[in-house]
Amino acid sequence: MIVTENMPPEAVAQKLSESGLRATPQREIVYRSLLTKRDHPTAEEVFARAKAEMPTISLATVYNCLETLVQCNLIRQVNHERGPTRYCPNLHPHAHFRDEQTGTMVDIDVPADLFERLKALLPTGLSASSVEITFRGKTQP
Amino acid sequence: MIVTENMPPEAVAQKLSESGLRATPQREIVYRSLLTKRDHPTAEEVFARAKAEMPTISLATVYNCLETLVQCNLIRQVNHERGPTRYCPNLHPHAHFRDEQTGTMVDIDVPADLFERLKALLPTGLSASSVEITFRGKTQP
DNA sequence: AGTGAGATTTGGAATTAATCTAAAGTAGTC
DNA sequence: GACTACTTTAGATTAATTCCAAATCTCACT
Ligand SMILES: [Mn+2]
Ligand SMILES: [Mn+2]
Ligand SMILES: [Zn+2]
Ligand SMILES: [Zn+2]
Repeated sequence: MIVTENMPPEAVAQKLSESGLRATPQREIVYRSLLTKRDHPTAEEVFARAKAEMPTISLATVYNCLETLVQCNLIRQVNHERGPTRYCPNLHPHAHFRDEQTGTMVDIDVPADLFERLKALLPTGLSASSVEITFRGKTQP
Repeated sequence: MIVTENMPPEAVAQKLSESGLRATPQREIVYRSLLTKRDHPTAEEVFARAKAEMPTISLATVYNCLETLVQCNLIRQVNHERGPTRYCPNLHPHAHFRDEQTGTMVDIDVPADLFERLKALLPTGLSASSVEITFRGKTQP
């Protein structure tokens, strides 16, 4: 099964158990916190959102859940320079634009053929399993 | 002056003083350590190389010198996921390929028109000052 | 329903890369 | 030769993340 769309909330349980993992409340809350506000929150920001729904959740658990969801291909990690890792539930191949002033990060659609052209730049002997494209700049005032 | 080529070693002193900075032995050694072996070393690796030439140099100084050289546009920082920052003396616009097994990073030339096509993907209101392209994958065995 | 095995969560300690701090060293200027 | 600003240095500190070991939970099986 090739994932082409964000999981509907109820499919998360299935995707997890496909990987032999349990659909715990913590994992579902963490995943929903990414879906409901599709910015690219850091683990700390996810922690804050998750605590609103489950005040007893711990930061370690948020890190564990995020890692689990990444492993199951339900979400992606996004890094920019040395900033804290951010998390993205958009599974389409896409690029990121980061506003230098605010630090906010938005998705940029990239046509598949552009990804192909990029991969075609690699000399023989190198094969890419992924390509990351990140823009840095400013948003119109 | 638009920088299009790596500085020849003697031009570094000039570029530094243009910025009102001194061309110290530490700064020149750090810069040369990037030129002589054009992998993309981490600060720790630069430190090791620099110590071979100047056993008294400190890690803090290596960090300071690298930051200074970045500020002067003599070198670039390159990040990949959460790994330590790497440094690159290649000032041409280019992409990076990182071998997942070994962690080594090599430069990939990217034609200017591809960078242009990428920038053209941005919706109006967003303007990019830089674009980063990073491939992750494996090198033929 | 009760038990046991394994998975999961949790708080706190540990790690790592990088930055900060403040003292000591250097170099160009008067 | 003293003044000054710049630079280097060792060590302390920070920030994000990972590790750890104990507590909790879940599920399968009796
Ligand atoms: Mn979609
Ligand atoms: Mn060249
Ligand atoms: Zn995204
Ligand atoms: Zn490079």
